[in-house]
Amino acid sequence: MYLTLATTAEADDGIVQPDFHARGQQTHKLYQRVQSGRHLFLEGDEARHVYEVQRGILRLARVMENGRRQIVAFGLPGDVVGFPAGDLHHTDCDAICDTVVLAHSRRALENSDMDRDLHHRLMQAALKEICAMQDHFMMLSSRSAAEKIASFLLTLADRTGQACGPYVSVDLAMRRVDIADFLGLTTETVCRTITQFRKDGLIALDTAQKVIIRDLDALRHRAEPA
Amino acid sequence: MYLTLATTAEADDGIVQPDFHARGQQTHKLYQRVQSGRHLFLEGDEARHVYEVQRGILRLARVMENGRRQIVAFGLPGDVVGFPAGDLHHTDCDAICDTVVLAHSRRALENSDMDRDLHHRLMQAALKEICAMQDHFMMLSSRSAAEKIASFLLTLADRTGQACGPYVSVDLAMRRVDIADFLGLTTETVCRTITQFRKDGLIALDTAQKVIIRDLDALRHRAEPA
DNA sequence: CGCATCGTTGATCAATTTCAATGCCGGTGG
DNA sequence: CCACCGGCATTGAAATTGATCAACGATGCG
Repeated sequence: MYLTLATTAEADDGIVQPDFHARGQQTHKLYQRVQSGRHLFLEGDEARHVYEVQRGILRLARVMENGRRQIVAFGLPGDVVGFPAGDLHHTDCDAICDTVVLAHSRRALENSDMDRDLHHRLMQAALKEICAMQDHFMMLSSRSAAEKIASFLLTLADRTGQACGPYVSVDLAMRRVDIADFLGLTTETVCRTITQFRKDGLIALDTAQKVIIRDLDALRHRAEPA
Repeated sequence: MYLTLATTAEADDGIVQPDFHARGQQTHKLYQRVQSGRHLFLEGDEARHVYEVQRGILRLARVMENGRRQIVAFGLPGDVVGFPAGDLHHTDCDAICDTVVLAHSRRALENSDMDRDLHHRLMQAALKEICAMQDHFMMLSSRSAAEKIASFLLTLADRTGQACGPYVSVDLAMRRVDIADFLGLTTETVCRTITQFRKDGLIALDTAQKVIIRDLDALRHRAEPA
């Protein structure tokens, strides 16, 4: 169905960079390359690490037996993903483009003994994640497709947008079907809505993956109910 | 719109029970009654505590300027709610029935010095919360209303259901509009779907708030896409 | 008893899903 | 070099679903 020939990232060449904490306690920072399509972990895997995204984008998804999929989050640079519940991961995680993560031992999250700063930072990241998921709820609960897509584009622009003359350029690295599964829509509806935004002059598409936001205010207006 | 004459719980008679931790460090456990309709905190309030639900049900909601509301979570007994992002609460929280919470200082969450066990327990609760929100996503992303409601009833049955002869009895303490705002539906659709389940013999309604699940397997089947 | 709030049901309508076809592009192999 | 193929994106037309608007019933409370 959405099968991306997933091979594990374990096979990748990880860049190990042992690092010594200020207090002199050794922590292991494992920089890891994840090629596009490779997965970092799958639902049910034992959670050994949490991952701080450095570059690229991760995709966190839950898949039901019947094949339906919900994108739980996109892991953008700066995000920490892979928070465990119990000992296991509860989502699949793969890279939608070449990605670099910094792997932190799960113990660093659960135990403050090793590295107090890191522990605190990871915990704050978990709390931020809760807040981000609440934002995601607001997007999902929007009644209309246009509101969802507009909100999504704005969030993405805010997180990863590049100034582009007077406009903002956004890289839509994820596939349409990913956006659809993130927002609870179908691929077709995502396409049509984006097309409509284009026809209305709110955005321009260079390629399908390259969006130029031409009228930020108008787009913000579309993100709100009529 | 959904104005429940909200008066603050601060006015309530809290039951203060100072408690001494095993290690001899003093922690303050503040048992607090929250009457139905009273709020514990509002979005934007400074987050001083996180709350462990002992009895009753809390309602966590985000409200947009335009009045639309998303129920972010229901706080059932055993849940910890009110995880802050930054220094502030990012949801409103009120009780949908008389509720008792145990308030923990936010410092207990962020700092392990005071009480290591408590700190760890609260952090695990935050991680569990992330997982629960992912479950909520699956519910929201269901394409059909029947799937959402069936999933919701099953989750509630799992958390709070009472064996009732061969059946399971569930207390739907929340209003229909709460369920609707939780699942991204309208009140009318919630009603109609529940009625349909009743007509199909999956459930029986004693009162509007009292559901008897008569055919658990059939209900599970409805929670999946056709 | 009357009012207010909540729950239920009905009819209509707009929106999205669904099904189907076509276009687009990069990669691959002859 | 070019034709073909596969995956993804886009567009069209039809069908379905849930939202909306409206009315009515039930329940609890002063």
